[in-house]
Amino acid sequence: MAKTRRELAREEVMSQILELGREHLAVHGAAALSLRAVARDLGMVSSAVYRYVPSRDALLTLLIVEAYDRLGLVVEQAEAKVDRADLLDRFLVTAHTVRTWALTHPYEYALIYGSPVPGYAAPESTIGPASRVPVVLLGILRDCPEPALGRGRLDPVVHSALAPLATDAADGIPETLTARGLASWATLLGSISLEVFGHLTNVIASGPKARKAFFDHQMREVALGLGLA
Amino acid sequence: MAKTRRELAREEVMSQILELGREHLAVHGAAALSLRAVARDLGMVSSAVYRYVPSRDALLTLLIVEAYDRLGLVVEQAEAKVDRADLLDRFLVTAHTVRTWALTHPYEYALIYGSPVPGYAAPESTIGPASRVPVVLLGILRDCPEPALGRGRLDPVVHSALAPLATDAADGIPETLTARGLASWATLLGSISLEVFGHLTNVIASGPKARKAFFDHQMREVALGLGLA
DNA sequence: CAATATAGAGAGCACTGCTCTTGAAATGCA
DNA sequence: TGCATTTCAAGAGCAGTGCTCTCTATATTG
Repeated sequence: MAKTRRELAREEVMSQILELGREHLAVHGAAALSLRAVARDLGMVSSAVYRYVPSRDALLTLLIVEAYDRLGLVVEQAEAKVDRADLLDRFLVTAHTVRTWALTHPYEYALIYGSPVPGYAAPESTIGPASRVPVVLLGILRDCPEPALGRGRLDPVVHSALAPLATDAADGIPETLTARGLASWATLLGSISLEVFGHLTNVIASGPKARKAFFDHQMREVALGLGLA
Repeated sequence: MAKTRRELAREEVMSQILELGREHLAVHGAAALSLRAVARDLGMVSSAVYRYVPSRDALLTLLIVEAYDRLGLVVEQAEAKVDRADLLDRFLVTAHTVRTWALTHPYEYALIYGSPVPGYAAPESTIGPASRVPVVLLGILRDCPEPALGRGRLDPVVHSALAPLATDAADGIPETLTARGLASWATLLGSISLEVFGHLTNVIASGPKARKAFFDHQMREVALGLGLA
């Protein structure tokens, strides 16, 4: 599989484009991401980068995938280090890892969990990376010893609404628990979004310690509702 | 208080700018909101609108305030119609009203609860309108007959983290309940954001009926956790 | 070596936010 | 009422954007 000199150069330039794009995104935000600016930083003329990336939105999509993957990776690694039997800690570590990543990469977080980009249409390529964190959470639920919670039945309409998840990624998990897991995911993202997007001003004390302690408290309550204790 | 002809004209033009801005926002999204475009629709040259609005971001801020106010109004009106003693229904009506508004005004919703606009710094003028919905929710909590939940004590760090809210808008509500209320708010916004921003694909069946039923189920569980039953 | 495919440069179009200047109209004051 | 002042809208212009097209130098392939 000898790569020609041109192919190597192409890969090199491509990864530079992604790297510079990620930097611009991290520093100035998605709205300010300019193909011409990355071209300048690359020492290229703007029209040349169109040989590599078909449009600005396409570059943004690549960066979305990258963001999902980076977040997914750090979460997977952090959660894997926890004792498998300690369900509570597995959940808390997962939650805190997502939050910490969001606070240190606010623009990347906004890109994937905030408002979708204007001409957005989440392409196939994002669904895999996007589900890495949810998969970790479902893994925790799967290890639950099926307590009191597991036995209930869902309303038929709710049951069939949940079918796509229940028959796929959440296979083998009691559906009442799956539903609660989804609510927990909403609480997790909602809490982080409130904080990252500035909706906790005059609500929660602004110090990092206070913010973290409050988030921890919220997540412990969520874990309690999930039966992880 | 006789208004001069010029003052009247100014108010008229100003409200037209807001109206057209809101339309553009609703149709094409915040990223596509262009001062020049609203100037065109207004039959004006672009530089003329700068007599009324200092910048594009300023117009966006005005639209943010308007969006908060419109959402706040419909929620207040809907919740006010419910029997005061029926706490569960007051909560459910509030939640569903927010969700319905978000689904029918996705760009406005994204503007206020999605990623903040690039050069954003929530000005004083937004904090009042932004708190209308939370105030409605706190009103429901305030009418709770203080069940088992109300008596607990919070960890000191969590207690002081919660101080800004607890000593102001949530005055008179047991702090454990206030904390859970905030988590409920996060779940509410998180669930709606997941749906509006397209994160429920392949998770919850895509029909409006299924989506609504699932949201209703989630909110009933939240209400249960809040002790509204 | 010759034919082809590709990378990059350059010019150009239509659009954006925003500033500055210029002429016209409405206003306040004597 | 008549005049000075304030305000409005228009026009031109600057710097930036996404994107397309053409052209040349180079790398690859037959």
